[in-house]
Amino acid sequence: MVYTSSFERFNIQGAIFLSLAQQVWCPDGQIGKEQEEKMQLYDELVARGLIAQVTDENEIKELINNGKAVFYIGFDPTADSLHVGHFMALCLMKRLQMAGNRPIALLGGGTAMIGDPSGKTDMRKMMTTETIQHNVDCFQKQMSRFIEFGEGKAMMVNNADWLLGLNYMDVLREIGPHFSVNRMLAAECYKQRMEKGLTFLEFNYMIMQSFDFYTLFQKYGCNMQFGGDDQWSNMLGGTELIRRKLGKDAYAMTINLLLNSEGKKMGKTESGAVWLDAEKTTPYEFFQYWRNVADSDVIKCLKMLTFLPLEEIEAMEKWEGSELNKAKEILAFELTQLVHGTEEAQKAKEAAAALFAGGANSDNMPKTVLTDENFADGNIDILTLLVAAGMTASKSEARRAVEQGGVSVNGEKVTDAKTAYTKDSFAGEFVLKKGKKNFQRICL
RNA sequence: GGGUGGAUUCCCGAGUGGCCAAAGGGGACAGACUGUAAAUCUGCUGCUUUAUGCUUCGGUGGUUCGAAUCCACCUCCACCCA
Repeated sequence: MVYTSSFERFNIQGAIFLSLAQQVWCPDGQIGKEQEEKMQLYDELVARGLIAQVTDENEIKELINNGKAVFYIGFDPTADSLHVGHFMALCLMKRLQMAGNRPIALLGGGTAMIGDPSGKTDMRKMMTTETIQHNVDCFQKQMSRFIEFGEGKAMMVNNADWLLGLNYMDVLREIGPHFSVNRMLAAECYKQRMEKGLTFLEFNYMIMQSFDFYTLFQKYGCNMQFGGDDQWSNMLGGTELIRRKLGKDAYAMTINLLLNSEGKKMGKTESGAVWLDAEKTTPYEFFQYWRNVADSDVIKCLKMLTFLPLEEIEAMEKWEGSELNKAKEILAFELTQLVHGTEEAQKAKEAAAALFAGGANSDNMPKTVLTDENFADGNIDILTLLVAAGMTASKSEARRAVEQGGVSVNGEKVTDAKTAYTKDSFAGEFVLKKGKKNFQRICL
């Protein structure tokens, strides 16, 4: 079986999967020949810079290239929306599924009760069962827009189903002997915690994750686990447990974390993660996040996150200087399209064009509607306005922005913090700008 | 269980009775330069009705004209011993 994914587009929002026939780029109509030469899945993953570590390269290559893998990826419901990291995992899932492999999405309703200490400096706040359940529901909803679940397709399971009912003594006797504390402590993922302190609760996370793999292996013949590179130790725990308990081989493969050129995790902003939920991160914000990535990160992001053909991306690699801006726009559009659908992506793009290039259509820019309550004594001052529009967290902050010349209304700089506006000052609406990139359309 | 050292603003980290809204650095934000990039430089960084104003230094109570700083108790953390 040959993998031809690159040309396919899919869309989470409407779960519209365009058919291959419509999308395959086919020079001179030589479709058969093209397929012969098409890159195999594993090699494409390597070329995209996705693969970080594997347990057995040859075996894994053989399995996934030929659609023989039943693999799982775990998602701990630590928030009420998926984020970019999850998105990468889902894309991987998608790529593998398209090559005929069977995906299992594992929701960590059980493991979230513990909290994964891997690579973290501090212990996570313990989540209540209600929160976890709520998050599981949210994850489920978002995922099913993205991956096709059902008979013969992808499967979704929740490890709460088998972890919550475990008997402590049974677990200890059954799998306890197969884990060496010495070795666990030496694991890379605990390193940071060895300095700051690691609780027994979190120490058990690896064991639970290993137990998941062991369970899925037996229940569904799941022979492979994928995950972020920070999961490597945890995943090895599973393959080892399977070998020791069952004498069988299972495999693990990690994908590189999406790091920027400074080595920091991407997909984070000062106010938190970049969410896939439109309620938490609007399509416009989502678009802007990618539109603003550093030059040095664009190509990497295109390779790792989009489904654009590698040849196309490689062509962009030659772009220099401000030309790279085009690549950023493509990246932003592609990703917004994948996550929020073509229509939203188009809107976000238009809004950005209107704001930055002074284009026409401002309909799609983020807006704030003012009500009578905002007009005490018939007018509203600039500081209150900035806060009401959510552009500054406090009036003090707003004052600073004005004093430093960072605020403008309809293109005119506001210099006096005491400036106030009445309802009639504007014809229904105006554009408020703070700094270089923050715009709000203010409607009355 | 015993001992030692800790907990300061977004983060790291100074501060050991009034000069403390609290040094310095990082980050964030704003300005200049630019390409909605990076680097650099500048400003700024608790809140508000800008004032001899208000709220902050793990928590509670106390000493004092006055406490981040002193005392008591509590909570949490690290290290050493068991």
